[in-house]
Formats: sequence, structure tokens, C-alpha cells
Amino acid sequence: MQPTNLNGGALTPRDRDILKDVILTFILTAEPVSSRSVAKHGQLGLSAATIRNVMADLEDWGFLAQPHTSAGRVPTRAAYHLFIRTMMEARAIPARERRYIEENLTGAAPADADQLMEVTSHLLSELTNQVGIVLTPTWGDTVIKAVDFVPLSGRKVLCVVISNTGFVENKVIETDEVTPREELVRAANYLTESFGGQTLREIRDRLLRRMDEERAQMDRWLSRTFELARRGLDLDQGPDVVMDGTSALLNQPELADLQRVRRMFETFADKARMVSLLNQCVRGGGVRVLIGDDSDLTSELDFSLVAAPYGVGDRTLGTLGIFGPSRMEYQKIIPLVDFLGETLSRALSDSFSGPEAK
Amino acid sequence: MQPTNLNGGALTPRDRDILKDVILTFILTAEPVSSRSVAKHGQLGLSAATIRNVMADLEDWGFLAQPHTSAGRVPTRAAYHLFIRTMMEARAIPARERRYIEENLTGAAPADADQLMEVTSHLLSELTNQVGIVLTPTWGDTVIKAVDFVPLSGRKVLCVVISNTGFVENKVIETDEVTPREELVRAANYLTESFGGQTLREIRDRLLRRMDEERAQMDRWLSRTFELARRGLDLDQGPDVVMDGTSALLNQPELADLQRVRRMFETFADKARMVSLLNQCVRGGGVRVLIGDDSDLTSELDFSLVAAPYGVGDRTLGTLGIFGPSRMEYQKIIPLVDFLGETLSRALSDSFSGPEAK
DNA sequence: CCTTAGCACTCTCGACCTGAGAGTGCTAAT
DNA sequence: ATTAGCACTCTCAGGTCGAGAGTGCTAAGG
Repeated sequence: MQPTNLNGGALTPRDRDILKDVILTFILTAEPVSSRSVAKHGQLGLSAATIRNVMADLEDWGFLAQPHTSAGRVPTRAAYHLFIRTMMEARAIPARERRYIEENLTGAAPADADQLMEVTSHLLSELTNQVGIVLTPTWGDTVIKAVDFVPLSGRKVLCVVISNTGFVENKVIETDEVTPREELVRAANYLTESFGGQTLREIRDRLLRRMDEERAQMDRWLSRTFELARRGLDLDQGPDVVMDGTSALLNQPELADLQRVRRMFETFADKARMVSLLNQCVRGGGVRVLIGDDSDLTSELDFSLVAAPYGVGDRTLGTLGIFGPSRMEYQKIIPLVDFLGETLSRALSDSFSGPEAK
Repeated sequence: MQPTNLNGGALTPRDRDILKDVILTFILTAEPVSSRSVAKHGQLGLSAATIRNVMADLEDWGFLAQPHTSAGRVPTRAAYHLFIRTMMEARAIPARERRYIEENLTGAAPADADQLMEVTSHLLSELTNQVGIVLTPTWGDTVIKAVDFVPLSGRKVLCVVISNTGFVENKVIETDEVTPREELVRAANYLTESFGGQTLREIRDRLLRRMDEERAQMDRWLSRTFELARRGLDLDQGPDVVMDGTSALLNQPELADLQRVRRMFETFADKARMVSLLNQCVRGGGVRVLIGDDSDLTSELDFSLVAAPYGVGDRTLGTLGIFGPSRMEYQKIIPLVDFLGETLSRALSDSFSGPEAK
């Protein structure tokens, strides 16, 4: 009667059938599942009483739980894990949705990379009815395509950095002395030509090394250029979090409680936490689903996270995923998040970087 | 007994004192105000019964309302209007808050204009406990500082536009033929030098006119440059809406009802509506407060909007404001929104555009 | 004529109770 | 091993009740 094997190895096929039925029903109805409903609805011709016995066992083993004595039963996190790992058949994405996604991501639509991020998070939330999240690429690992400097007032200079995937970041820096426009243009051209195609981190390292080694024999112009680069390319803020569909979640029955709504929004407001959560989720390549108390964050809300990486070639750039109550249609959502990760990767490769990149 | 004058002209000084006391108390406590509490708390030595009579009059005149027969009374929108227009003394902003705002906006902090918008909306929400909103400038009226073109893959070109206030917008366009980097750089330089300092709208008009007039004698290079400009400078999407503090509102007692929370978030999700609302609010220069059913949007929620324009010189660039339950500390919030509008304007003028702009 | 004390009236809110319904656990029979 | 039957438990919606708060009205007093 103890959980001999959390893999569910000790479960008989019948146990598994019943557990699966309970999970599927609960995902659909959001209400505790009774033995009677399993008996009626299920294919195996068993009576409610028998199923009751099995369900009591499943509860002992930690796969089911009762909200109170005389309610039906509800799947635990362990049950969801087991379900996803061994019982779920991924549901194919309908052709309509495939087309819809591709039209929106690789079609003519998005005017720039930031907009692409927004469209993606919107698609995620629209197609899953959960909160869609996209983390923009971290700048450290980004390959730079071009640099530009624009003089603002006084000694202020606007520094614009463009990645090979079409992302643009900008930053105002203050130089020691007023720099004429011509010199800024020249500096930008020089930097673009000598450092284009390298990672921001690489550039920074190389820059510092050269500034160290050649300090003596560098001419005034070059050292000023390098100084501009050192200051302007110092983009190490974390990735942006693009979210969509938070209000859609309010219709889920699990958020009928105001207390939880409040906690949820506090969670969403803490971007740093969301970032670390998403990253934790895709780290290791394999893990892609975070359920309930796998982490402090999701446990108090009883939320799950399904995430996938996206990138260009075999380089991971960022992460996307959805976030919502643990009771969700994993069969549909997991393939969908996967597909969106792939499609976004394709969109970034296809339409932004390309053959003529060095 | 009829509302002789909605200006409150028919109100005796005593009526006004009582109304003001009710409003102030209600703003503080969020609970219907009883005649007794006014009698106790107010300075005028009147009994509850007398005050009851006055309050009944005020109700007839449309300044107070009762949730139910035996509850205290609550100010109506008309009352708030009257209060703001004729009874409220604006509370000075504490020196601490002034300093805090200035440090955050004009200090070293914000690295670029977009970040400035975010910091501003955060300040708005933090200091008022309402939702802070900032509309970014519309591009049509924006003075352009520089243009840049960066080749992406194939025939795709990333077009970067920089305003004289430090805003950066970018857009991917597809050219008819592959354009070498050198030509793009030359085109960008030419455009920056001949059109810098002009409004995007002006540039577009002039461009079209010249393309029309001189089509014949333009050389191939110039016409290609103009075509790039025509396509790349076509930024007429509306302003962005930057919001902060939505979750803080959940602690307000008026949002104890889930139904309203849902409606509120639906409202927030509709950016177009927020834009038109904000703009409607500051249009005409004078009006800056929108209460309750002054508009369809605020009425169903019983929310108010306090907004102010910001800009450089005498040119209005955008709008900022706060949004929250009609019961809010107008005495504090109105000056604060005003001050933030001025400070943001100053920040934009000081640190971005400047003397050396043409 | 304005003000005020007094009182009956109304309405909300929380506590408590109750019965119906749903679901379980156990036992005994198949 | 399975199942029918039954007692038991728990929730939930509805109803009742009393306390409390606040009002409107009336009649007395300045």
C-alpha cells in the first residue's frame, strides 16, 4: 500500500486506465471526479464500487487527492507528471492552427523583431487560453550586425546596436567631450566592419584586450572609438519578458478566488522571477514542463509552466512558453508550444539572418 | 428642491462644507458616510439630524447617493466634479517625492527614451497607488534626428529611425533588389543630412512631392534612396501604451468583486481604447480629469482618469496619467500628475534634444 | 423658522440551522 | 475479485433570526 514506485511501475494496466480517465475528465470539467462518473463514462465495464477501491489505492500512492471527505477526487502533481510522461498521446495540431501560426509569424506581418515577440506571445495565449510568455534573447550571446552612434544634445550620444536577428537595442551614453557627427559615423562604420558577426560578449572581451595591449600605440581617434564601444555595447540587462493573455485566465474556475488572483498578478509583476523560472524550465534541454511545487513559485498558485527554447541554428536565443493552472490540456498544449518554438526559430532565421551573414 | 444650478451656485456655504466633508471622508474610508460621523468629525457644531436634512437635499440635487435605504451616503460624479473645480485645495507635493521623481527621471538613471517611459509610468503608479499610464509620442509629429539602414538577409533591410528626443523605431522592409551595404550607408547619410530636423509627416510630404516633380531627372541612385525612405519612414502605427501598477489596484476595496476585476482587465487589454480615452482627456488643453460616466469606458467601472500632456517646448508629444476608482485623492493626485508631466517634458528636453539641434 | 431630540422603520450582515444531494467507505453476498 | 447496499460525512443553498447602523419623520424648543 505504499508508493512502491513513483514511476507508476507498480500500477496495473487497470489502475492506469482509471487514473488516466480521472485526469482527462478533470482537465475538462475542473471538478472533482467521482467513481460513478468514471464507471459510466469509462470503457471498462466495472462498477463504481470497484473503481472506488482503485481510486482509494491511487490516493494512497499519491496520485489522487480529495478536497474533502465526500467529494470526488482530483489529480496531484505526481499524477500529471505520470500522465505527461507515460500516458498522454500528444494531440496533433489542427491544420487550421498550423496555418494560422505560420501566416502570423513567417508571413508578411511582423515589421520588426520586437513585434515578432509580441505576436508570438499573443498566439501562445490565444491558442491555449493560458498566459503566453516570450523571453527576448539575452544580449550577451547575440551576434552583432551593426552599430550606430547618433549625437544628441551636448556630450550625449545615442548608441544603437543591431543584432543579426533583427533586434535593436539603444542606450544613451555621455562622452567626455563633444564628438562631431562625422567622427561618430566613422566610428560606427569602423566598429560595424571590424566586429560585425561576433557575439557581444566576444566583442567586449576582444575590445578590452586590445585596449590593454595596444594602449600605447593607439592613436587618439581609435582610442576614442574604443571607448565609445566599451560604453555603448555594455548591454547586460536581462531579457525582456513579453506577456499576453493575463486577463483570459480570469475566466478559469481556479481563479474564482480573489486572493489567488492577487497572488497571480504579484507573481506576474515580478519579471525577474519569471525569467529565472522560464530559464530553469528549459535548462538541460530535456525538461520542458514545470508543475505545481516543482518550484516555489508555481506551488503556491498550483500553476504549471510549459516552455520551449527558440534560436537560430543550434544556438538557443531565448525561451517561450505558457503559464496557467496545473489543470490544462497538456496533450494539446505541449505540442503547440513545441511548434511555436520551432516556428519562431524559423521566422528568425528565415527572415532576418541569412546566407550573406558572415 | 430641484437642481437649480449644477455648478453648486445654489448651495449655501453650509451645504458646501457638509458636502466637502462627506467627500473627504469617503475618499479616505471608502465607506458610505453617515450624518453622525459628519456631525462628530466636522467643525460646525451641528447635530446629526440637521446634517441629515442637508444631506437629503444634496441627494435631491444629485450630489450624493445611497447604496440602500439605511446606509450612509456616497458622493456622485457631479460631487467629484464640483469638489475638484471649486472646493479642493491642491496639496503640495512633499519635497521627498519631488526629489525622488527628479532623481529617477532627470538623474543618470534611464538609459534610453523607452526606459524613460517605463520609469515614468512606474513612478505614477507607485506614488498614487493607481495604474500609471504613459502614451509614447506619435511618430507623425516627431522630429527626426537620424535614419539608418542595415542589410539583413536577401532583399530585406532593417530601417532604423531616431527622433530628436531619443526615441528609436525600427522596421523591416523588403526591397526590389539586393542593395549593398555601402549604398545603404550612403542613402542613410544623405537622408539624415537633408531631412534631419523635420517632422516625419513633413518629410513624407516633401518626399512624395519631389518624387512626383523630379521623377524624370532623378538619377537611379537617388530614386532608389527615396524609395527606401518612402517605405522605411512609413511609421503610422498609433502610440504605444506603457502601463504599470495594475496589480496594486487589486487591493482597493472597489475591486473586491471578481466581475469588476474581469471588466477592468478587459478594459486594460484594449490598448486602442485606452489611447483614445487618454487623448480625449487632454484634448482642449484644459480638461484633465475624466470621471465616471463622462465616457462610456469609465462609467461601467466607476473609474476616473487624471491625465496631462508632455512635450518639448510648446509642442505636445504625448500624454501621461493615472487610472483608478473614482474615489481617489484628487488633492494629491492632480498636482502629482501635473508635476510628472512637467518633469518628463524637462527630462526629454534636457537630456535628449538640445541646443545643437538644427 | 431653523434646529434638534426621539423614535419607528428599513436594510444589511453575520451566525446559525436545516435538508437535499453527492460521494465515499465498509460490509456482506456473489 | 467484484459488486450491491447502506450508513456516514461533507458541502451547499436557502431560510430564519437578531444585532447594528442609519435614515426619515414628527414634535418640541430656541
